Amino acid sequence: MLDIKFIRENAELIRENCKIRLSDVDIDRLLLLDKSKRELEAKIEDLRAQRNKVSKNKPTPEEIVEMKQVGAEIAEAEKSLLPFEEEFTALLFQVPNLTHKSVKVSDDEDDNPVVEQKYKPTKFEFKPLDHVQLAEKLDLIDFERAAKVSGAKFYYLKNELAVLEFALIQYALSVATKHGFTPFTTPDLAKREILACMGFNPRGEATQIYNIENSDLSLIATAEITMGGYHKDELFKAVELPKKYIAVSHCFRTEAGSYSKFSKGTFRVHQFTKIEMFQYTTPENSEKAHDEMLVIEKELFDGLKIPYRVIDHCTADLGAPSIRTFDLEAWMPGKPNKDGSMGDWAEITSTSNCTDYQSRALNIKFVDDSGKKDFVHMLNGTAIANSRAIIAIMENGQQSDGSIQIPEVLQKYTGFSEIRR
RNA sequence: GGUGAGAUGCCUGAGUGGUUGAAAGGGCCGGUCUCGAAAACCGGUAGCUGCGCAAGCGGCUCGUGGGUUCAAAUCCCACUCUCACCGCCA
Repeated sequence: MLDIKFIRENAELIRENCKIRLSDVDIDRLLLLDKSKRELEAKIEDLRAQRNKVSKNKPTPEEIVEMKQVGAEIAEAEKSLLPFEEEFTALLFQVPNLTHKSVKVSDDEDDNPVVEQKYKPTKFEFKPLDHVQLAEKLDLIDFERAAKVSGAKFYYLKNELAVLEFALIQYALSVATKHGFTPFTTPDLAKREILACMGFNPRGEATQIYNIENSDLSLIATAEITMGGYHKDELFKAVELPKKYIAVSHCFRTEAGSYSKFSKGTFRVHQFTKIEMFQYTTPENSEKAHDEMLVIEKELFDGLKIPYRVIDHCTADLGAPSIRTFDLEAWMPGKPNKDGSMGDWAEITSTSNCTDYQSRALNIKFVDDSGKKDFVHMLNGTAIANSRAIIAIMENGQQSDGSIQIPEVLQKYTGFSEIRR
């Protein structure tokens, strides 16, 4: 969330920012609630001060009667404050983060500038198959039985592909560790409160979040949630930063309202395994950290020899907590292009700088040498999302004889160099 | 899942209704002493927040949320977490 003081003092800027990010939060309403809330709070504080002063020493019977009255007034004022607070908080959490000055302003969520493309789409001497066809021929994924057991958009990986999942984890961990990231596995469930602080809305119609019935827990949509909550209510010394983490978790998404989007095979599923980078930095270093994570993402996919390009999210496509997001889009030969031909670029990783948007809600600060405190910056970046990485590996690695070539960097973890029947 | 004990400031730990936002010790910071250091001694040492240029004045915070009361760290209720033992289990 943003600082209400900042919103108050920069209302015009905030309104403009909401507009370019296609957010319809009612800032005027928010400011009105803020004003009413503060007035009521001031009143309550005055009444409390009055009562505290009298009650500090043993009051006379007359004073007790008087304070009873004051107590009733306090209770009444507190009661009238409640609805303001509730609506205020709900609105405040909806206000999106500020926007990095380099981000393209656009109202079209597909209008994301390509900022780097050094690879060309994979060329085939034959008609390539998509990963679903490949999986079927080579007996690598079972969608049918997954549907029987768990429903649509679930899958079993089997044979070499099940092994590949673990190879990807080890590969991602080894590369990130080399860059100073500390490896983690995390809980796959987290408290709703943490999700909300991280900018995920567990409620609402279009929520991506699975909630656990009769509990305050949700299935996490990404390890960003558990790694961001990790340092809740903590205070760092500036020299302790950055904290660089690489975390393995399962990710769960309802995919409510995503019917029109490309969803073949394992591209858009309810559950997948993801290895996620996360950083806590000082404000002055967050941009550098963001660049670093993008570099690592590129290194990972360079290593896998997957063609990719880098896009810079435009304002329409930016998630609320982020001021800037870069995606790696891998070439997927089996994904139909808009013009009807086969093969297209598709999102495979994503890295965001969320500045102090999450740390403010989670109360995560650092103190510098002069004793000054400030909120840390928090950033996340996909190392590898397995369900999508396997698509790219299968579709780009397929050979004319029907086999699939395994990227060399994975072979020491898989123990095999190709998948062949 | 059951039973019992517990949760207080940076740490240990006292505190069962009224100048207790909190004893004491430790740590840390400053000072005296010393060539310097240690020891000893003296002093200081919570966070968040509202108003204010400031000095300062207020509010909130003793696991969390409610309740009782003029007044709650202290009494009551619920929950969470920690520890021990039992049960179950990978």
